Amino acid sequence: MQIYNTLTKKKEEFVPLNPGVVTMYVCGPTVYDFFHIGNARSFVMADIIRRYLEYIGYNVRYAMNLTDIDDKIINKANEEKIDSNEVAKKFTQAFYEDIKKLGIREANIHPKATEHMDEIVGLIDSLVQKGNAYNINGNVFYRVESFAGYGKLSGKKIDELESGSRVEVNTEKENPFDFSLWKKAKENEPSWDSPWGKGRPGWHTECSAMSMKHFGETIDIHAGGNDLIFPHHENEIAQSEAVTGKQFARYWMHFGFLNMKEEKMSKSLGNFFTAREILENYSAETIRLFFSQTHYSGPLAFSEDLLKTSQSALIKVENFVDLIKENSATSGGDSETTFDFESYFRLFSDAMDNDFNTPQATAVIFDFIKAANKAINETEQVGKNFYSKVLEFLNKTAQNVLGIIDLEKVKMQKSLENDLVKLLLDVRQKARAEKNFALSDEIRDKLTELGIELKDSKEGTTFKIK
RNA sequence: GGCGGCAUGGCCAAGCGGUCUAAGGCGAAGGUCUGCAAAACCUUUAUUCGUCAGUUCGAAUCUGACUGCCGCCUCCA
Repeated sequence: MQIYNTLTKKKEEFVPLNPGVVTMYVCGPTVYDFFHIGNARSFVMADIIRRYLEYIGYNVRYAMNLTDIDDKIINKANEEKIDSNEVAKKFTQAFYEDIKKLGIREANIHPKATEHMDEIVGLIDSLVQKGNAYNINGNVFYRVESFAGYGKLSGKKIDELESGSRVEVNTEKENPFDFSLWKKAKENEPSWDSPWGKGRPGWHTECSAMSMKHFGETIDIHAGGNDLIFPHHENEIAQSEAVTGKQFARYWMHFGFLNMKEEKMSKSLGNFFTAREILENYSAETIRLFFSQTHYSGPLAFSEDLLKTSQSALIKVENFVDLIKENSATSGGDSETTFDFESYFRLFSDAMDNDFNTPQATAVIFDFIKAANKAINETEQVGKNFYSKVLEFLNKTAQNVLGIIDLEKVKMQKSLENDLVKLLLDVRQKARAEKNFALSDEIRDKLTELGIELKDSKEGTTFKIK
């Protein structure tokens, strides 16, 4: 299993610190708004990575943090004239709802900054003790120069940063790139006690503190969006490793952006759709297939047309599942079908083992469907065992790892509707027998208008409610 | 200015030195089925991989230059 590691800029063989167990920490959202479909991409891809690691037998300990105290939350609270707590609570709730709708599996833990103040303060205190941080009037800054490895993740050098910097120079700091660990409370701001007075944690501290608290000083995988490489993840490394002297995370993974017309989708640019909005019109499976068809590390252009493309592709998979389920219900016995299921499992693993190559993996699913269709068409007697193996393959790969299909959900229809449609089909069949095509077509057209699609075949007419 | 990424068919997108006259999806065209349809299924759809050099027996894949995009350096998945 190979993973591209941002730290070494290479694909590396993945070997967890402790055999059989993988600790994985993913940077989650700041809960000041609904998350957008670009955020959703990271969350979904992280979910697929987690699921695949479980698929190959690892016990994955998975955390995604929620930043629930931050400038943005405070600003939002001021705008809406409510308590910042309320803001965080509301969007935390929304976050849980949305990731559930996206089919994202529950994390083992969603650590929150406000629930880890002791650890955060403790971490900052250690940094101050060790000389990696300094307190100026209740603001504590990290002394960037004190950490030799600063820049090792992002490839940036402190002296080179200066040239293009547009950071407002804070004269209090020793170095303009020193970053805030603890922010002194302003009036009417939520605050916590600390050795430096009332305040709240700065941007990056929570992730270090929480990751170490829950998973120990060194974790296996730390992941997040591309834009977190610098400064967020760089700073996490500086904070954590300065304190522990140990490697903070062994594999750093970063997700490419979702772009709107060549431009990064982001809240600050205002060019975004919330995941919620998209979920109103598209299923989680469609969205997940859409994401899976591009490698997680590259950019992905978002448009509704592209999403529709994935929707069409998914219909193909669902039709196939329909067919398999129908056939499976009516067939019996074993068949002699020679079909190499193992090779498809292997191809799927090969793809995923190569730095989670989901586009390749989805291609394997489509190849599998084509080959299985062919086998069915070319075989006289297809037995039940074949169909159940097909379903097993899809269950293990497309459903459990990629989450692009829900085998249970396909073909769930209400019985009353079914009975009524069947009644109409009987009438139509009589009309057809009498060659009264005007009437039979009228029935068909009206049903089509209602979203009920008819399919005539030798065995009779079947239908599908769209 | 510094650092990083990308450029493959009408569109999206794999590919990591030979099996590439390049996977898969969408779209399109033809076929099977049908009273006609629709749906489904089957088949076809890049001798070519931004441009120009180079390395190599061999390059979409490595190197260099060039062109064009994008991101980070500032809160951001």
